[in-house]
Formats: sequence, C-alpha cells, structure tokens
Amino acid sequence: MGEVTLRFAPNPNGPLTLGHSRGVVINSELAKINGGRVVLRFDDTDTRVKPPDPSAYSQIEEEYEWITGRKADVVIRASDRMPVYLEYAENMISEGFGYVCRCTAQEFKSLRDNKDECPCRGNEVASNLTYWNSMISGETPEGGAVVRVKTSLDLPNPALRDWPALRIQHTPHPLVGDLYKVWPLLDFQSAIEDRLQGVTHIVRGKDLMDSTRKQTLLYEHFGWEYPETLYWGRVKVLEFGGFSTSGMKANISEGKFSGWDDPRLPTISALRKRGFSSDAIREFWLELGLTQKDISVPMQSIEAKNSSIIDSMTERRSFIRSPNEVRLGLPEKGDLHIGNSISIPKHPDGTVTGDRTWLIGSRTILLEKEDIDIASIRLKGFADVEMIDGLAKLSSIERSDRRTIAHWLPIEMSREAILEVPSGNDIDIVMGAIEDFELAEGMIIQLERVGFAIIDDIPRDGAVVLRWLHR
RNA sequence: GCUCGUGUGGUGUAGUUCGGUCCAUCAUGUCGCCCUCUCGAGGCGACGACCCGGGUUCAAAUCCCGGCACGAGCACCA
Repeated sequence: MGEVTLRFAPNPNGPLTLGHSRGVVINSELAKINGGRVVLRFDDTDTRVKPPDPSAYSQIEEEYEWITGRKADVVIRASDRMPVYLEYAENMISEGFGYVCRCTAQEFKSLRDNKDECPCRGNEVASNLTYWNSMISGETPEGGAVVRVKTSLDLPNPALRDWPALRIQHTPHPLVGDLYKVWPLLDFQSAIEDRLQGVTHIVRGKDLMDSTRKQTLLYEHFGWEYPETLYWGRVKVLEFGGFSTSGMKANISEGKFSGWDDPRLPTISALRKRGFSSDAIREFWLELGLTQKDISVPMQSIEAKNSSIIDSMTERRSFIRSPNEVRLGLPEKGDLHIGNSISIPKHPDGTVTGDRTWLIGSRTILLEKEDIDIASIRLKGFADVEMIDGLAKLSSIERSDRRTIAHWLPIEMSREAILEVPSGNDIDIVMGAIEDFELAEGMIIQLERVGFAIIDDIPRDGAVVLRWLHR
C-alpha cells in the first residue's frame, strides 16, 4: 500500500467539540499507523447559514495539535481555493454534466420526487454558460439559480438526483469579503479538494453516506476514482446530548454560558480547561473504534480513562468541606511528644516524590462536619484522637486500631477555597478550606477522599478557586 | 413516506470477511472479599449478552429469508 492521505474537515463556525475530536483522533491515528499524512481543511464555503468565525481557524489548528500531539501536515482553507472550485464548476458545465437550474428549490423538489426532468436540464451548454456568468457577476440574485450535477433521474434515492453543487450567496465572507457571488456546497467543494489533495481514505460520520454517493457520481463524470470511505455511527454522551456548535454559540451569546470553555460545555477547550488529558480523549475514541453503530456513552467512560492516566502523577492535597475548627488536646501525662511540624507524602505510592510539610504549632485543626461526630478517628498521616467535648484529644501517634481515617488540616496550613462543581446547567459551589502548600494555578490535584480538581485561580486575597474534575 | 445504515452483558468493544478452535474477548459498571494511614490506587472473585422467527448444515453470533427496533439522509448547512 502506498502512502495514505487522510483529512479532517471541520466548519470553522466555532472551536472543536468533543464530537469533532473523534475525527481528529481517528484520522490522525490512521495516518500514524500507516505512515500517512492528514490534511486539516476548513470547509468555510457557507457565508450565511453557518458563517465561519474568524477566530476559530487558529483555535482549531491549536486544538488539533493538542489532541494529537503534532501539527496537521497540511492546512488549507476552502475560501482560499475558490478560483479552483469555480474553474472546475465551469468545466463541468462546459462538458455538459453540470447545468444551471433556475427553478425554485420547491419546484425542483417536486419534479425530482417524481423522477421528472426540470425544464433547465435540457438547456444548451452555451446558454448554461451565459447563466453561469450571470451568477458569477452577481446579476442573478440569491436563490435565482443553482448549478446541478447531472445524474440519472431513476436513482432510487431521491436525494441524489441532480444534486446541487453551487449556489449564490451575496453575504460577504468574513475572510474574503464579497469577492465571490457563487459558493460551492460541501459535496462539490469537498469532492474537488479531496481529489486535489490526493486524499486516499475518507473517514467520516455515517450521516455523510449520501455525500459519498453524490460525490462518487461526480467523480465518475470527471473520470476519477473515489477514495476508500469508512464511517462511524452517531455518538451521544449522556451528560451532554448532541454537540451542536450553532446551538452552543447561541447559548453563549445569550449569556447562558461564560464562553466556549465554560465547564458545562462539551467543547475541547472546556474539557482541557477542566483538566482532562488529551491522552484520555484519544484513548476514548480509539476504544470505540470505527463501528457504524449509534451509541450512547456516559461521561464516566472518559473520566475512568482520565483517572488512570493522571492518578500516578497527581499530588494529593487536603480539602475540608464546610470546615469546623477543633482544638487539639494534649494528654495530661507528658509521654506523648509532638513537634511543630509533620511530613506527609505528596503521593501515597511515591510516584510523585517529596513530602508536604505541615506546621502544627497552633494546635487548632479543621475537620469536615461528618468527621467531628465520630468518637474515635485517626487524623490522616498524624495521630489517633478521641473526640471529647468538642476537643480532639491525642491518644497515640502510632496507628493503634482500625478506626476511621479522616482528612484534616492545621489551621495555619489552610486557606479559604471554593470548589466549583458543574452540574447539568448549573454550577454548584462547595465552600471549604484547601491545604495551602505549593499550590499553583492550572495544577491538577487530588483532594483526598473527595476527588480530582484543578486549581483555577489563586487570588492575592480571598478564596482559592478549585474546579471539580471527577472522582 | 422514500432511501441508506446498524442490531453481542447496564455501557462500550472483540469475534461476523473464509460457519466448528466461542458453554463468546477485553474494558467500564455494580456487588463481595483482600490490601492500603484517602471514600484514591492495587489484587482476587462474582454478576451479566449474540434483537425476534424461520431456513441451510453434522455444526450458525457468523450464511439465507422474513419481521421488529433504533439511527441517519431526503437543505440553494457542514
């Protein structure tokens, strides 16, 4: 097998979603396995229905690199390639397998459904070229004409009969302005560009199966061989439902979400900001593979992947929810010596080396409410205590029995913190105290007995902001 | 409605091309036990599936026919 060329072709009408990442992962992985390359192509030929967002281009390139660990081999923008598409369109008309149709969409549909020819179909090439030039020049208004690819009208699938290849759009394009009045539709643009880039394999969602069939008909006209095509089925992540870029865009501009990286959104930027590893996203899609089955997967599935990837390199910290202050009581008999500090490993398995040093001079500690109600507990990494009259009385430094182990914090090591937990359309706030030891913004930590979180903000004054990742 | 596609445990996946090696793989989940100075990690075990009905065959998850269910396309969106 020669060198393979794959492609990932998003519409840059917003940044990448979790759904897009399947295309990124599958295509880049196939390229990697076969020593091929990936073309990242921006399919931005719609200026009106789903217009491109100028900031999305660079963001998508960057997110592609984050997911795969390397840049795309080739990056192209369909809007830069317009002269080429228009040339092929004109060629198609001249050769007689494309024609300008001036019926309304409705008229055409009813003719098509009855396998009837539309009146424009029989026009001479010369008049088609005249109409074409009038489309190009801007004389023909939007909706006034469309270029169709001739197919057999007996095709069992009505969607394929004389399908539309280019239409008129007078809305200016955010990048190239009003240079062009005629823009290709996906099926035409994509088909031509795949050929020009030497794409050997197309891997895409099965919602594009009819696209393959339409494009194959076009390739036959041109005498080209269509690439090998594979499909994946529809995926629904239970917690999020679908991945509609335009839907999210509307919600963001209405202020329902703070931005594309709002933690409640299924975008790559949001998952990344929350602390998901790109390896987890990659492994997740690779494990689903390339079946055409429509599936529903819980977010827990990605979380399980992420946990096993980050656990061994994630430092532990203590976070006390709704902290209660408790005095530490020393036994009357002076046979128990405690110093002014203790050391606790950063990671219980030693996969992260080093210790956290806690000062304990003040003898005042913080405990979660449910732990102060237990008569005998062990302060993790320190000592056994008996809870008597609201006082935590030390009874042993060594672990003397199998009592409950509670996480805790000396008050001088604590700092006010809030934990933001995305929950459906809301964000729950958990007030607490975080262990103030070597914290850094963007650092992922495991809150002992609570779960993984990322440090979002460490303000000069006020509470540290933690964002919940998963258990 | 028409066209196309898919149906393996709760979820996802292997096996389906060339029928037997499949009393069906792995992961995740749930439950139990062990271990552990986290309710984390680790170990062991249990639970749990070939959509239904016919047919071919010595033999079917795998081939054939018919149902049923689910999904997608039927845009001058991608």
